[in-house]
Amino acid sequence: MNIYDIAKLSGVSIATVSRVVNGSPRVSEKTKQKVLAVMKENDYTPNVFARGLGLDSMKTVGIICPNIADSYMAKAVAYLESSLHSYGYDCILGCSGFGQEEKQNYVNMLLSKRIDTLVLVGSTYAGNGKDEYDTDYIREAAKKTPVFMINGRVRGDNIYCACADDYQATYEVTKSMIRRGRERILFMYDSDSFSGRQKMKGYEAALADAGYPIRGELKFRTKNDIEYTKNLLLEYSRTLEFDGVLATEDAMAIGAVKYAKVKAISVPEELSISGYNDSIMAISSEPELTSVDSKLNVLCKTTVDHMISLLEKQEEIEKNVVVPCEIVKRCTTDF
Amino acid sequence: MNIYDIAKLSGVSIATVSRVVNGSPRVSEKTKQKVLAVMKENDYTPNVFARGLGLDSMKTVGIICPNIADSYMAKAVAYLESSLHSYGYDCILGCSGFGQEEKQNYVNMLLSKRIDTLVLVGSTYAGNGKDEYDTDYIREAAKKTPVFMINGRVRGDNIYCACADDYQATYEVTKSMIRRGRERILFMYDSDSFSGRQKMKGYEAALADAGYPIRGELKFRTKNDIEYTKNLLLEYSRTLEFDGVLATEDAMAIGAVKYAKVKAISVPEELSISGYNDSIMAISSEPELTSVDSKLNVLCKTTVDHMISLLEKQEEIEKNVVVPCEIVKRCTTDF
DNA sequence: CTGAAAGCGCTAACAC
DNA sequence: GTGTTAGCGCTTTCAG
Repeated sequence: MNIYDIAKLSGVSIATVSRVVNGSPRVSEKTKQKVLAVMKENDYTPNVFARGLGLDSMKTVGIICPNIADSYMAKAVAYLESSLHSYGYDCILGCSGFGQEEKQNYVNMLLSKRIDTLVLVGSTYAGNGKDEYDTDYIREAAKKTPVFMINGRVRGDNIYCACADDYQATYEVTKSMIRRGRERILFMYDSDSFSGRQKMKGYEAALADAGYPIRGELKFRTKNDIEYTKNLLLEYSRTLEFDGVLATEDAMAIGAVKYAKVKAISVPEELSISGYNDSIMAISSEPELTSVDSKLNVLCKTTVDHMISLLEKQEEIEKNVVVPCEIVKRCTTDF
Repeated sequence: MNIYDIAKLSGVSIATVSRVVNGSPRVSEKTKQKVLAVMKENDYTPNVFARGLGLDSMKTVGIICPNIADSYMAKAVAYLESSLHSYGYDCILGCSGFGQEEKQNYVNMLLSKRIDTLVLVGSTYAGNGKDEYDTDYIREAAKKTPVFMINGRVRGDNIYCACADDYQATYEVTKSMIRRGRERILFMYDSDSFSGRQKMKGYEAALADAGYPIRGELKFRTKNDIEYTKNLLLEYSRTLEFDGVLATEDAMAIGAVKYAKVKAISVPEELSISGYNDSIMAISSEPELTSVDSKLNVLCKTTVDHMISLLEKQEEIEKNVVVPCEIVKRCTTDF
């Protein structure tokens, strides 16, 4: 059942059917109703390929994240999908993992699908900060379609970034721990991503402002994994002393809680622990964790709004948006 | 840059270029290399729309789930995407929510995108069991494209289902609690979905087999939410007595843990609690929860394998696959 | 092994 | 208001 069939059955030309389908005003009410009736009767759906061929657009946005099973990414994709859907856009999803080559492959693949725009979710796409070349593929992509980054910053034409103010967040959590008398705060991180670097800077700044030394051994590199973190802490516990833990992911913070449990260290009395992203883990834990809400919903909403302005109204939009985080205080840092 | 440009630059016809692109063997090695070189040089990508128009397929599968922010769905989508990607398929993702009308809309929308097949993730798409009409839209969709259900059962041509054996899982957890001397086991659930019904039947069967009565007041309807469940339990705690909790979602089980904490009931000594889906919550909690691993990865893997058999080899495939669950025992039921 | 040409279903410019 | 027609870029017979 195609446009020709509908035209024949309605006794009009395909042009008229096309007009009806696209809601053109230049059709008489009568013919319009007639065509609509025939369409409904025959359960007609326009062929998106044919349409796409002509318009070179399919109202589709490509979303790439490293791993949708991660609750942060999942939340982001949930927001993006639902709000894009309300604007009539579909989402093609790609989970690229963290490898440089895979990321590039995914970007190229989605680009070849003639997506209207590309969204990259997660700090990992912003490179490790050492090498500008790491992000060349994004600039390359941006020549073909606008690129939107969620929580990553990459410079270049046609690239738009929305980031949480991770610097400020870790600055404040650290300061708050210091205010409560913590002197050796462990900073737990797992990558050199853009946001990872911001978080570390915030931590360092707060220490510096308080006149505390920045100790290399308190920068604790681990994985975003409960068990791994717990075991690593246990392993280092003979030599490493700390009375506060600033985790850059909730799972690491939970690892610290589990560690404390094994060592019979009371949280938060003897050890303050704060998490990040305010995930379900933070409230599943006992005690419940203070955690940074990185305002992902705001980031995503802003991104989609900007995207629509750009795509449909050709408006100028901000290149870099920064959204403040909210520190959700539970018992583990304040007591 | 289209096929004509490449043809011209290579000094061949578009047919030859097309053959090269599609890996046809009827091209001389020499021309093939020539064309390949020109393609690479000009960074040529075939237009998917034009190709789709002719072939009426875009190697794309539609995935619908109620909410990708839910960790169970997210995990499923992660598995599906990665394994479909390895077969060269892309994923269009839709998050439909739980409303009947939204579900139908999403299905129709994806169908109109000429997806090669549709995957429905989650028990909610199997209806509430009362009304066959609820699932008519799925049978309707199946007339146009094969439909695969993850953890839901719907009868009909061209519909293929893969389910976890939830009945057996709750049967065994219940039995295990009974064996440990629990006499009043609270069954917590939140919906009349297909899997919800299976779970309840397993619970009832285990009670019956042990010669215990099935008490209506121990079938506790709540929401898949920690705080809500905790508060509901507190509210009913004056009248409701129980020494075991069989939750059909991890969040409910965590709610029970939080409730026990408020009431100073020791877990698992005084109260056994088991969760479901073996999510990150189960191990974030203190104590860590026994939980049912519903083998989502196996479900998804099987589904994709079958899908490929059907789509690419036209093979007959099983209509209903049932995968046994694994009960991951932690301290909360065994002690 | 290669080329010419007929669609695939739709949109939009152009006539009437 | 409505119809005619020329593409959009590719695949696929059918000839050679």
